[in-house]
Amino acid sequence: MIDILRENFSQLLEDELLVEISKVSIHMRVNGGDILMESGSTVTHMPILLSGAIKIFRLDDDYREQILYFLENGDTCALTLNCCLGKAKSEIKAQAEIDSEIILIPAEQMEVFLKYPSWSRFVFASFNTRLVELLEVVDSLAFMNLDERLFNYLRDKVLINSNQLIEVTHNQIAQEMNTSRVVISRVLKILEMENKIKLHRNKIEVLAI
DNA sequence: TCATTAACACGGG
DNA sequence: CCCGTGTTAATGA
Repeated sequence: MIDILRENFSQLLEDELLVEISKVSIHMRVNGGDILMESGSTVTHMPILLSGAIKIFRLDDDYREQILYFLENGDTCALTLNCCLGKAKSEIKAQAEIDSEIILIPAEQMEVFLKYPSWSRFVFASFNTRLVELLEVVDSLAFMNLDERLFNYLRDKVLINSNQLIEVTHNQIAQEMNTSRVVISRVLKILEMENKIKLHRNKIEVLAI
């Protein structure tokens, strides 16, 4: 595992720390669709994404979900980070979007590693990027129409899968964006008429990014 | 005005 | 037949 860590983080974290991480952490591969964390579950490990993509959702009391953002290479989830430091329960749900490779660091190591300056920098930087991303989510929910939000969602999927053809049903989108299928079907139809996408059964082809 | 819910028809696998 | 899709009507915020 130390080789993988050096390959990905040698510029970011000092070697001594990488060695320590490799001793206590778990290297894990997950398949697309796997649920990595449920809302309400206790957080025992902090994940760092090596490859692939993870979807992060917020859930309301009735377990309806709203997608927040995608994690990609090198990202860690600051919400989890927060939970690890505070030993709190998860406020979010995480699901692998595609096959992914992650490193899991035990939560109790978080504070121990703070003696390394590079680790503090890494943690603060992670908080920062997550905070910026969350602000974009707030902007999106507060100021953008559904058609813009939907197109952004499709564009993200295209970038993550490196494929113009997205395999997803209207119902799945509706659930992830916390709205109804009727609305998604209608807006998708409008996007199709604007020549931005082309609709197929179980698939959506994104024409303009 | 726009989302949601229910209901229905159509059609591909 | 089952499920995804496209649409409409009624209702409510």
